Amino acid sequence: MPRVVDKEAKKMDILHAAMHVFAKKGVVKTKMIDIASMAGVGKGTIYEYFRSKEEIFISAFTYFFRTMESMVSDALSKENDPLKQLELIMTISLDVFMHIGDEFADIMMDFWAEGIRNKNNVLLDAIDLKGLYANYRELIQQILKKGIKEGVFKPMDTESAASVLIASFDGIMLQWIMDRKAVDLRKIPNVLFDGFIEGIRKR
Amino acid sequence: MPRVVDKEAKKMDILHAAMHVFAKKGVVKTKMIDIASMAGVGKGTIYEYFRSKEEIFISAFTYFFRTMESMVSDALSKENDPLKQLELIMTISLDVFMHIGDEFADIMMDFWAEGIRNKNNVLLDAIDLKGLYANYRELIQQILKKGIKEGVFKPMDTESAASVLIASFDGIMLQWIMDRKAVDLRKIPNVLFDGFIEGIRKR
Amino acid sequence: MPRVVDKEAKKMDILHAAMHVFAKKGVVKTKMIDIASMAGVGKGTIYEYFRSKEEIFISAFTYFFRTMESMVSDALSKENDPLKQLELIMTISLDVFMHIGDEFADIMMDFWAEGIRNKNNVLLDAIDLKGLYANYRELIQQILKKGIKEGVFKPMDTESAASVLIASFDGIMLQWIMDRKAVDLRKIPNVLFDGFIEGIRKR
Amino acid sequence: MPRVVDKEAKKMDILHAAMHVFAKKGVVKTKMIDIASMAGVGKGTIYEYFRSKEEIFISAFTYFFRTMESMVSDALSKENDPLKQLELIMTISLDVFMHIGDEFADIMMDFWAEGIRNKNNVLLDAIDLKGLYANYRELIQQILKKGIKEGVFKPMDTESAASVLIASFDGIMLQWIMDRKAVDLRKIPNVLFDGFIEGIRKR
DNA sequence: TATGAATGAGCATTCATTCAT
DNA sequence: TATGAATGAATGCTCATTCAT
Repeated sequence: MPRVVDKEAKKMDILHAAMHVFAKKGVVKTKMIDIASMAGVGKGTIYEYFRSKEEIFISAFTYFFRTMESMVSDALSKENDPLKQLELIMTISLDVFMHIGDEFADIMMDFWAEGIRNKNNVLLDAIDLKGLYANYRELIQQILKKGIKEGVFKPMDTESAASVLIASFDGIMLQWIMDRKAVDLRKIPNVLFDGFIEGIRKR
Repeated sequence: MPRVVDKEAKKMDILHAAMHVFAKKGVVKTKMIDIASMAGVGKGTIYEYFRSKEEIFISAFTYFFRTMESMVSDALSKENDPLKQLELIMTISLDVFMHIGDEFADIMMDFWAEGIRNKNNVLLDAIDLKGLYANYRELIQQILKKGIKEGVFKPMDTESAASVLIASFDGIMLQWIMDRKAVDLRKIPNVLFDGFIEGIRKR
Repeated sequence: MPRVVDKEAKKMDILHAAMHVFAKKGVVKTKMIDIASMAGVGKGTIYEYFRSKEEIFISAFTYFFRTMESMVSDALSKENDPLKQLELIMTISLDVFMHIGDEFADIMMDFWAEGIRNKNNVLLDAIDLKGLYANYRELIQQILKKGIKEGVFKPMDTESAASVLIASFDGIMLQWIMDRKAVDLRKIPNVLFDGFIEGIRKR
Repeated sequence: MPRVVDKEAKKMDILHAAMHVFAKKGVVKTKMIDIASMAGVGKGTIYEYFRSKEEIFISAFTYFFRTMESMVSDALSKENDPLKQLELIMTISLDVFMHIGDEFADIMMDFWAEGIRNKNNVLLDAIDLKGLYANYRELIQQILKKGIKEGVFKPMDTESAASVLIASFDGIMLQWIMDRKAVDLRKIPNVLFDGFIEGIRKR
């Protein structure tokens, strides 16, 4: 079925083109014609592959987070030490961001913004940012609980701690997106560990 | 002899109405007529007080951050212990957020999004999110440095640590905005302290 | 009745202010607030003296042509020679134009444009440009006929000749309005006489 | 594979529709929807062919004067006698006007009005009425000078005379536009000649 | 009487989507 | 299947006019 492969490939081409333009101009300011030009197809052609601009956005959103999720879980499965797992999550997520960095990071804002705006929108449950974060928190909570059971971590409110860990990461991304020079992403994992894991208080 | 009006007060009324609608629908999807309805005035009246929709947005942005900044610096000036100061910043910022909470917090996403999207826009330097964050990082860095000098904190990369502290806070807000039930804001200060200050690693 | 005089005077003040602004910006681009500012009164005050912007325009129009008409007929009544009368009409009209010149001449375009646009508009018969010109042609035709009877002018199609004489004048004004430097208005009466009256053909 | 259209032809269709409406209602009062209706297309379609209402106006303006200019210069090139050339210019210009007459003549007022209103507007130099008239005056001046050299015309101030000749024509048009019945355009060339060329004074 | 605050009809323009070819 | 010509709903903003004071 070579035709099917072709269709799928072209759809991905358009999706990638869309993500490029989304990242550069923001979702709202991106026009269908921009996406068409970037993809090197006609305006009408896009509608052979996507029902609407919104569907393109949702696809981009989903694609982005699926990629990140699968990379993280792949890496985690090869490691058993809770401390190392925590470190892995941070390192890999940062890697993904730095890799797609100057290209796609800005799009995160629109993902967040739309995800939040749609948080009560049942129709757009394709953008289930809430659920995605719940999963992510659950994953980290499991690691923390395991670490506590194994005596690696102190007893703690694992739910809140998971939130804070994810928060640290998201917040760092936020600052980096705002001002690339303000944050040195390569230093962050160390700081998070020397800080969060060991504590910054002297004793 | 014409109608006597407190123009300043009415401007604030319209601004608050605008913030309500911005928070509910997002800045882009908010129409001037929505703001007018919410403020209980005619469409044209808005333009007696603001030059454009963009000016309303910038005013909202400025109003929001000025309020937060002044509350934080007021509180800090009454406290000298670096550890306490750090705690104060977190507590007060959280308070502000919880206070304006269900009302205005959602608007943060648009502030972030617009601030970021305009990061290279000289004309919109009224929205200097980059600068605001730089100030904020500097403030926290000073506290950390003072704490290190006073022997309260371990030596550390204060710049990155400041970023991470702010990040934790912003990231928590992000999760809370997405899903009010997912994060219990009242627990966060403790977790941040038991975590970040003391470290989560058992020893 | 001093109040009546006051009202009338203020109405004229506003009318003059309006004509100034009309001349400078064109009727369509002139805003009521511009007229109010120029007249040094409040926006609402204008409506105490004029029913609408349109009424101001019609008043300006009428005022302008009444002034010109009365000046011309005053002058004509003191002269009996058809040749001199023709010359007088040209000279006086030019004088009026040069006098109000840089100030009001541009407004002629709007008078013409609106007068023409309203040529089939029964309601706006206040702007009876058609009638004004018919009168004007009639006046000149009488002079020509008198001149023919007195043997000063050749026999001719006086109706068309009257049109052409008025046309020469209007057309010159048109060019002068377009480009002040392109036409030397002081030379025109001579040229019109050395030309039109005597003919440009050598013999 | 999309709809095949002669874009140039359709653009002219829209332009002609626009000129019709401009002529009937005046440029300012003409709405884009009026043009669209007259052209039998959707409002948006106009913007596929013209960038703005202003561009349509400029196109109409240019189209109109280009047509007239080329007709005049075509005719002149076939004639060498200055007297005949002068007559030709009048006759042809009148022909053009009578031809487009009831249809488009009214639009001249807006051409004049806009051309004048924009006389200091650098951006709208597409509407260089001043320049157009300068060219026209120059053309006629050359004919007059040639006529004088050849002994056909008396010595005269050729510059002013050229102005007056053009003026006669424009002014006649003006009256005709105002009141079709007031001027018999077919008689005008004769009158202009029996008058302007030979002089109306008896001797 | 004088004022300017309030108003909303009106309009140029944009752009996602449709559909004839 | 691919295209872009055609479309009109949607919206920010202007400004003549009204009217409470």
